[in-house]
Amino acid sequence: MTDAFNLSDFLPYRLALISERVSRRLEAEYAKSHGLSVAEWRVLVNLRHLGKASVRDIQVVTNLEKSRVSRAVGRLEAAKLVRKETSASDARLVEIALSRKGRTTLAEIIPKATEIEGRLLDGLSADQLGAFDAVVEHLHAALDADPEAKPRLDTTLGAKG
Amino acid sequence: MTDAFNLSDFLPYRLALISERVSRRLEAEYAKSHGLSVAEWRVLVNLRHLGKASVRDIQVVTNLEKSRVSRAVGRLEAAKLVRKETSASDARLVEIALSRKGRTTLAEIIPKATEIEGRLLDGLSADQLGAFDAVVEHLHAALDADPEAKPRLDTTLGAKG
DNA sequence: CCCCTATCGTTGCACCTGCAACGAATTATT
DNA sequence: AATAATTCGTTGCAGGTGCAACGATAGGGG
Repeated sequence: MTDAFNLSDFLPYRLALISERVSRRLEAEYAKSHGLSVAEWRVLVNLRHLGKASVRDIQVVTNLEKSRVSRAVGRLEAAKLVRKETSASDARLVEIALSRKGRTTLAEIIPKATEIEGRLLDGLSADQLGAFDAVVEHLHAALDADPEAKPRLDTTLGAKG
Repeated sequence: MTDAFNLSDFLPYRLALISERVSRRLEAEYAKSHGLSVAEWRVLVNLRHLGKASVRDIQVVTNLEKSRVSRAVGRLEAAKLVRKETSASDARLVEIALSRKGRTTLAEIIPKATEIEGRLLDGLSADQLGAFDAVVEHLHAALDADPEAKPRLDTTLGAKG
């Protein structure tokens, strides 16, 4: 067992490798054009649908640590891509919303991101994609069942279950 | 196009999510028992096969930045899990090798890692796994063909080929 | 033998991150 | 109404990372 262990075949390693590689390819795109990090990109994209959102809202949807969201929002605000103000109804909350500049920035980046994704997926059959999705979901399910694993926040399929 | 964009379905996001979740689960295991980071773990595992290796050797096999390897090795040396000495034949090179303690540490961790991986994969059919592998390889190939993407170092299938 | 170039590993720097602790604000309890 | 418990977002801190620059060493060409 121990002697046969090979990192190249090890699932966590393979996932990390392909994920990082894809991520870097994408980051090269929107970092170069607009200086965005992954965290900022995730926040920005989700704000499109959310309208006004709190840090907590964003945290759930983006699967990012709340301090990471807080700082990403801070940077986005400094870059004038989002506006941030304290909620009138609950002073603990912050209302974050896209600025016009943020919207135009997204309008530039999203097509590029979609195109890159398209190139990556080009040539894969529906069956392959379906199988891939099934495996990923299986992994998530296995982690959900593991008390040692951190729970996933947003399944986009109903948080309550 | 732009309006339909949904992060939850975006491949890079999904990859990052599952990869990070798996990675954290694993890290919880070997960080708790031996205080190892991902980088250190990768270095350690590869040293099992390499015997004596230089930083560059490790860099290729682990797909880690050379400074990251250098620092991981430094930490491993401080923890007495590896020995490090300058090569006699080429003073630029460093010869890194597992210590006895490093070997016993690996002997403890690898079974746990394998077990966790087993639980993650348990219940998946050979067909599903094959399809998954095919998709991952397809993604790598697509990135290989993309001049903007960073080349992959170790394919374990012949670097020159 | 000397210079020029390439390789190797380390390090300074700026940045990002996770975690825990914190203050402010709200809600629940009595 | 007063106090306790909870929620929200920020921040201090320690640590990891990528990148570029660097010193040291080795090899190649004249």
